[in-house]
Amino acid sequence: MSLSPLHTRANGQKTKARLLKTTEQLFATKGVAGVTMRGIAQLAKTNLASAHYHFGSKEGIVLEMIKSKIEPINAKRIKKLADAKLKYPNRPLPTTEIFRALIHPVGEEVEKQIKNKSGIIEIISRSFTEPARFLEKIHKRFFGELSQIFITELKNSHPTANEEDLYWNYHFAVSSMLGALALNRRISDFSFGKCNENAIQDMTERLIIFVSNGFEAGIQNKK
Amino acid sequence: MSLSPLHTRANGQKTKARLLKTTEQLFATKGVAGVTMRGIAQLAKTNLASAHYHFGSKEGIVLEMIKSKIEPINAKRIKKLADAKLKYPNRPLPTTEIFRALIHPVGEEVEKQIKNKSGIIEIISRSFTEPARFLEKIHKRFFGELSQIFITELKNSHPTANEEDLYWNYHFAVSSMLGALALNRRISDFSFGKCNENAIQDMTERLIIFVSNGFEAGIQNKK
DNA sequence: CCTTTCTTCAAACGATCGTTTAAATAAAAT
DNA sequence: ATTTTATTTAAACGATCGTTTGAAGAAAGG
Repeated sequence: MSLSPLHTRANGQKTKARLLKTTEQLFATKGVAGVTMRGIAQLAKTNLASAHYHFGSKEGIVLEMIKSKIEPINAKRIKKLADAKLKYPNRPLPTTEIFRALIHPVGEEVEKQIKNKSGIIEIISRSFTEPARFLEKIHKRFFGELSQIFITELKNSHPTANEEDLYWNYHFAVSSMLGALALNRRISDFSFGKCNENAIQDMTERLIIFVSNGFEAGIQNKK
Repeated sequence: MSLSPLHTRANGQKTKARLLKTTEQLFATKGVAGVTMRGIAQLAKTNLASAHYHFGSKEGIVLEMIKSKIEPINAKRIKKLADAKLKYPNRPLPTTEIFRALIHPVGEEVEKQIKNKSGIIEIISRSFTEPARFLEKIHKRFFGELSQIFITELKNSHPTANEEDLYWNYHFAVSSMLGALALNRRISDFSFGKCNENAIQDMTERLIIFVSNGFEAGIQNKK
């Protein structure tokens, strides 16, 4: 009778953490199709049934892994947005500041984990193009509320903007961010090595400029 | 002895076409994981082994399906770029015209097939985030040459531009296009129905503006 | 006509998947 | 020390995958 163990044992939690880590690694390196319960367990040096014991199902372990990666990023985003509002009291935020709050925390996370075989980038972007039902739930659960917060902030900064313009261009901005991160590895292909795919910090700043200007150009025509 | 049958029989070609169509449908509606040889054959009302007979392998049928969808689009892109150059003799092309040539043909294709259960959008975007080896080949094969053509044109239009800026922002532009198309279905989620995901034509024009302005903002600082 | 070639078919092979079972082991509680 | 609970293990189940086989059917050439 242990649906919610009060006194969690040390060993169990350790392998649980190891399983989450290997799930992340497999998801990042092999893609959705490369994530198997056997692969997860083997990489974590534990048994197949042990993975089921801790997470109940494959969907369970993948959901928890994604949650563990996205929630800290979203927290940083909201914090960064609040900090920016302190810097501009009684004034609407510049578009750049809003998108910096949205994009910069992702870039930080990417840079931090680029040496680990992690790959939060691929995780997010893949989850956006994969139509599996449980991954669609992820978007509403983790990005629904966040989107409303940022859209509200964009409305404050562009009070006379046509609402439809605003939604469309927010859509473009988010898509740009995800697409750029997802395709990051490929930039050295067509730039013949002139651009370094590991310069995440540089890319983040460029992306913020790109997105902010694209956004503002799209909502120039107020109603 | 029939590696390349000279006199193709009528029936064989018909089922071959049917198999390509059902492959496309499955890829679009169920995603990469939803494409199975059995599913393809069943939807095409033919036998499982018949699919192998015509295409040799699952990789074979998927590759041929993607090729059949992408090549006509790329042809339209190059044609549209050439047409635009005729309109601006002895002058560099406006950025908007270049990206219109890149984006508009995709929008056309999407609009044409939005009632069919096709979904070239998902096919392209999914193939960009899926790390499977044979899909990576696709990119180099179908987009490598095209990218060089468009980058060259962008260089012509921005002769003093720093080359690194140019590559990065082209990368952003393509990513935006793919991301926006891939996530198209989700815009009605956070716009509360205020934006219609089927208004592809409207979206295409908005996307061209977004991308062109983002691009130009990113290469403002010449060398 | 018969023969040849192209096409479809039912059936099976081997591999791998997520999940479950039941027994063994380790840690905590009493 | 003994019971209880938490964790790990080996083994199997049923389902589905891509691919192959060998024979039957259909269209063309002789």
